[in-house]
Amino acid sequence: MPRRRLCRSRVIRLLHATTVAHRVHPAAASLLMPTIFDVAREAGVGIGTVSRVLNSSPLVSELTRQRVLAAMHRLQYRPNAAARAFGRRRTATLELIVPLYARAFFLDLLRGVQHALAATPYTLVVHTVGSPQERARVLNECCVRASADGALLVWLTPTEAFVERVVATGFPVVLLNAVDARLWSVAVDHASAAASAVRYCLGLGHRRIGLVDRPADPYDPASEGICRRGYQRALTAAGLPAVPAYQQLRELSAAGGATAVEALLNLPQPPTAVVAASEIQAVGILETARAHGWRVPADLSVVGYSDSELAEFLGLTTMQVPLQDLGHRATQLLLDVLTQPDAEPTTIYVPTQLLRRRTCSAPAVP
Amino acid sequence: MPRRRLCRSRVIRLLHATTVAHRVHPAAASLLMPTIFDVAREAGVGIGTVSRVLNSSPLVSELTRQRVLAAMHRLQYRPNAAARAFGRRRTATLELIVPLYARAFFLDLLRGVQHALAATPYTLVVHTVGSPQERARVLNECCVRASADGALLVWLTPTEAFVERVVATGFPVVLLNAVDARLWSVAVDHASAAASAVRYCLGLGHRRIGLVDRPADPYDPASEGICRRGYQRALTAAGLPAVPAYQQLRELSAAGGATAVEALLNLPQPPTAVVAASEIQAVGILETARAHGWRVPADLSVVGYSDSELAEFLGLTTMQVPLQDLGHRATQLLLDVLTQPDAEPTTIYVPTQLLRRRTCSAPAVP
DNA sequence: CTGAAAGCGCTTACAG
DNA sequence: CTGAAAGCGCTTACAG
Repeated sequence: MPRRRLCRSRVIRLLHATTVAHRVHPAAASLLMPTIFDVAREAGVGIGTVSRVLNSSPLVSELTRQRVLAAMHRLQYRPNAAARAFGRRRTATLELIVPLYARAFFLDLLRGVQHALAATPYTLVVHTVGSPQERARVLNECCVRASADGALLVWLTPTEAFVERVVATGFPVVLLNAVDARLWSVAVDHASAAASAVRYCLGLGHRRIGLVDRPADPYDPASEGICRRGYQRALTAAGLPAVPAYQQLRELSAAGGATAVEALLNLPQPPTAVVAASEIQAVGILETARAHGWRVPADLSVVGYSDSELAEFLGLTTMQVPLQDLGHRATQLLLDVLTQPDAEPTTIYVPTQLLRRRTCSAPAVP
Repeated sequence: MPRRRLCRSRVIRLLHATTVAHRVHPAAASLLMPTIFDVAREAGVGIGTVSRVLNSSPLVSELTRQRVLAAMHRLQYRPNAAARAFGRRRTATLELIVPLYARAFFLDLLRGVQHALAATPYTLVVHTVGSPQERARVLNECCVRASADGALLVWLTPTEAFVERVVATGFPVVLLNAVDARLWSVAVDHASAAASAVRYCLGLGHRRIGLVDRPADPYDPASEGICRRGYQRALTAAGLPAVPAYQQLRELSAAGGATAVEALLNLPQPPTAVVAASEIQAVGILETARAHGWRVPADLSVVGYSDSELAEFLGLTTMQVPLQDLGHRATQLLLDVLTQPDAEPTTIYVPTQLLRRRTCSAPAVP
């Protein structure tokens, strides 16, 4: 028996006549849902007009619009998202690709992304990446036909194959905290951030300043020693040497911070201040310094990197990375690129800001 | 001019003849992409056969399958996701709805969800909810026609309107850490968890045990004082009174834990152990106890709730909530419900486990 | 095992 | 401003 619209609409009548009491199988349910045809008949117009109402086209008289809306309401009509995506060749979804180690910042970032999306019809598909193979797999499936309209790659260097494909197809992609000249990027200027943290310590009178830097993120080789350049730049500008022993590259964890600060404080000339490249390392530093009887900030000033409720509770002075704002900006940029796909890609740098709290002071022993 | 397939395939030939050098407008790009028709012609078969290969149907001879696969490869064919979703009336996407305050556990949960999805063709759409209005809006748009095949609601009590609609349509929904008899649920037995934390303290010899409980989550009224019942049950079972002053209901933050422990330790008969309903409150307790010169665990034993790298670093003894496992199970359950939509909803309780570390011991002064 | 064809529910020129 | 109709790219009975 050929499926016919007449059939379905009869079932709908039935459905509205009787009270829906029993659970319906999804496939069956789909057959019972009213379509644009049912709405058109109910309103006494053509399907084109219904579609125009659906898409807020100005090519509909107010009277007709009201009639159609009323019909939709009566039938409890809901447009079929898949059919719309197919018909208009746009899915109204964006992909977000994010590595699993993004623990500390993911939710803030996501908040910014969703905030930027709130006023739009866009929906967000999230892919997490937990290994290099997975990155390759996800990027290979990303930005293919009609899966999404654009993609946001967060804290992740894309594979070369991905970049080439995206450039060739013109698929809209924005990188967040990664830079590729061929793609749009929103980036944090980590070097500047580190430099201003160091300058702040210098301003307080510190001359021996340590750095606890982070190793390479698994999918972002460029992130290794991300603060080193800024650290060295600031010291050089102040006429001070950048002592290698003061620069610790440690695991991105509280334990990493702990090991680093122990190494620093056991030096013959221990630093009086230390700049950490992450908040979690800073927490390890705070905890360990205290366990060894070093007072913070009297004996050791500590500057963290990025912020959280915990950092605030601990009174950690820190370089604030505007995560939510980053997410918002990158998403807004992606939305812009969606409407003007031919513009030349650029990189936007987002500034960080020092949050002065209680873990820094002038050195007790200069 | 009517659009015709012949047109498009000619363009494809062109595309393959010349080298693709210039960026193409998405709309134009979509016109250039090979379809199932192009593959069929290239392989010398019908489109039905190509479709069968695409869907791993057994109704294709191995030889034909190879020919079709080769043709796909030659044309760099990618199936159009939107067209598939439309044609088969399933989207191969699942929705995840999660409140924004889910900071601590969201990423672990997501990891479990993605892990369960890794071997499937399903893709994940994430909606975050930041306010009651937003919850209503998101739930209203969720589980409507062809937007997704199912939904996972995390740490969130659904609105009544949502439950009714979902029950009426039979749309597959699983709740995680929320219970509704009309829907499938995966839940943490918080009362049991709290009870075993208390029993652990009792076993160490504590007789005065405090509780720092959490307020209601914004979208889950049932979460207020979530550990209280188990706490009281365990004390009663041990023949001890549940002293009201020992039960603090405080903000879910380090500051909340701090205030609570100050109140507890200033009591004429301060508790020798305290069970916290969250990790972040436990951190506040640890920090504040230390600031007041109370040694942990000698003067005060502390049990936290849920785990993290920080908790491990601090040596926090805690009730571990298997977040990743929760995410995995709920997702697996949703996938099961997808295939057998007529089964009766049930609730699965997932047990927690005590992680013994360094913040608990027998009381110094019993 | 395979092909021809109808159908999925919209959008969008096109003609009025 | 509106309707009739073609088209989006697949899936899936149906007939062989």
